[in-house]
Order: sequence, then structure tokens, then C-alpha cells
Amino acid sequence: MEEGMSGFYIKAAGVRGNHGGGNGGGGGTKCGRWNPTAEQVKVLTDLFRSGLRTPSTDQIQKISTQLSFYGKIESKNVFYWFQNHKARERQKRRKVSVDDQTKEAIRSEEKISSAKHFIPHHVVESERVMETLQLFPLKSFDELAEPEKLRLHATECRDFAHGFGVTMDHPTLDLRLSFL
Amino acid sequence: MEEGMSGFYIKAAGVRGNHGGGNGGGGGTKCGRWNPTAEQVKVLTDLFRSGLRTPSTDQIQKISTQLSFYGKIESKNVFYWFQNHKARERQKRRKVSVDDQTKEAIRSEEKISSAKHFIPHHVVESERVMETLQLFPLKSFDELAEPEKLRLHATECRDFAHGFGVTMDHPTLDLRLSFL
DNA sequence: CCCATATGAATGAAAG
DNA sequence: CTTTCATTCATATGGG
Repeated sequence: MEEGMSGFYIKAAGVRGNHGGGNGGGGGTKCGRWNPTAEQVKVLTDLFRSGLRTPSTDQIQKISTQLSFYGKIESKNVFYWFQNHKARERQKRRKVSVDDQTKEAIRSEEKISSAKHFIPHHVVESERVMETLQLFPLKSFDELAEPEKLRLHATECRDFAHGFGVTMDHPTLDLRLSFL
Repeated sequence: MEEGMSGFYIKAAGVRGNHGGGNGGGGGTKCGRWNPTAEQVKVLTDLFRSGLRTPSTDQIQKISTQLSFYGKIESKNVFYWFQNHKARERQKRRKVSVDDQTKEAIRSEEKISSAKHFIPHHVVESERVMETLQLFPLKSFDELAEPEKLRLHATECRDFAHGFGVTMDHPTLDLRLSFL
């Protein structure tokens, strides 16, 4: 895929009650969130239609600058717009593809054949990790990078961590870094 | 926006969007992805603020164990949290500076007035709380009236003049990718 | 006034 | 580490 640097920033205001942003060229919309004008949406849509899907930081800046003429806008708005637009288009499309797959999947076991790769460095998440890894000594556990050690795909939803009656006194939120 | 406002909707996994992958409505525990509790986020944020950016496997384990008291959590969650937090902190800052320039650039040619570089460490995290905390590194964080939701609804609301009387000969929406 | 929907914003997870 | 994907939260807006 094209290399597109993106990134967003979030600039917390901290305090609200700050409005007055002129969305839409002088409106009085609240500053809670960006409210694109018709013109802005048109340009963005046009760009999207032209094939732009993941604008680089540089492009985002330019677009933002241009669109700022029509009203208040920030880089992150452009970034988010493309992210959402792309994601939602795909999302919609995905819903559609479920039609014939559903019928098929439910009745047959085909669903399980989702080409599950038997990755060597499977890794688990904590205690029993060692055991598994020892069977695949590609590297010693200590040498693996975090992601490799910790990566785990299908996480099971067991509430195992704290369900066993540990009579420990509640941390009282006071432990903090004491355990490090 | 509602940071200090009423209620806390907590994480309340809701009963929706529960991807039923593999199991037909079995179980009541939602387990799509980790949904950190306010306490967990608080601790993690505290650790991050204290300077921890890339915890070692060992530390991840410890942190995970401690946080498990507040709710289900796995090591990888902690790992990802730090990765994302660090990355976003960086991107955020990068964009912010760019955004500032953008406004200026609109009217000025290309005022590359350098700006904030080498920002110490006082990241623009989010809330005004940061300032206070900085004065007390590693101490007193529990005093904060932490809102249940730690969502930093950023979006600063400063409104800069948009109606700068430029001869409104609107771009006619004809710019398109010409500026890219 | 409440509900349904569209979409901006955020972030966990993961790929590169 | 950087960039992208998927899912979710929250809010603006229009209809009933």
C-alpha cells in the first residue's frame, strides 16, 4: 500500500465553555467537535473519489490549509475524515459479503478452516508461556522482543485473573510503582 | 467535554457489537477486546508520566499482575498500551505544531517560524491536571478527582478569525488536488 | 421529547 | 518504531 504517514494529535483544551468557533464560515457552532461545511465535505469527497485514501501528513496539512478557507478546521479533522470514510466504506462492504457466507458457515464446519497459521513463536500471555516456547526454541524467551512474546491472537474470554478468592487486601489504588 | 461533568458511564461493556466469533452467544462476559477500567488507565498513565515508556517484559508482567486486580487484563494489553500511548503522544505533538503553522500559513506565505522543539517532557497530555502533577513526580496522584472516564475529549476550541476580510473570491472548489 | 441514524473522535490491536 | 485497521464511544441532526 502507499506509504502514507498519518497521525493525529489531540489537543486537550481541558476546560470547556469555550465556544465561538465559527463553523461554516461564521456560524456559532459549539466547539465540541468539528462540523464540516458542505464545501469542505465536497472537497474531501472529491479527493477521496480521486483515489486519495490515506493522505500523508504533508497532504493532510495542505488539504487542511485549503479547507480552512471555508471554515474552522484542523489537521486532525482531515485525518479522521479519511480514516472514517475509508473504514466505513469497507465496513459497509463487509456487511454485504456476509450474505452468502453466513448460510454456508453456519451449516458447515468450513468456518473453522480459516487458514490458521501455525506460527512457531506462538506465545501465550504469561504463566504457561514458558512451556509452549520451550517446544519451539527459536530464541530464548528472554531474547524475544515484546511483541513476539506477548502476541496472542484469539484471546479467550476467561475471567481468570482475579476470580479466585485471593484474600489480598485491596490495593487501594495506592500501590503505584511500588511493585516495580 | 464532559470530563468533569456528571456521571461516569464506566466501561460498561454494553450488550452490543459482541462479536460472536466461534461461540454461539455463549457466556455473558464480553471479550472482544480489553476495555480498561478507569483505575487501570490511571495507573498506566501514572507510570507513563513517571517516565516509563517501554517497559521490559518483566515489568509488563508485574504491571499486568497488579492491574488484574481491577479487572481482566493481559500482558499484551499493557504492552500495547505503552506502545500506543508513546506513539500517539509523539504524533500528537508533531501534528500540533504543524497545526499551529497551518493557521499562520494561511495568510502568510510560508512562515516557517520555527517553534517548539525539544519539549522537555511536559507533554500536552490532556488535562490541566498535568501541571499539578509535574510538581509532584511520583507522588500524590490519588488526590485527583479522577473522572470515571478518562477519555480525553480533546478538540481545543480556540477560534481564530476566519472572516478575515479577504476578497472572498472563493476558491470555487476548483482546487482539488492541485495543491497536493 | 425520544429514537434512529450519520459521523467525528478515540483507542485497542496489529501489521509493516 | 511507524502506520493502518477495526471497533467503539459520543454527539449532532432530523423525523415521528
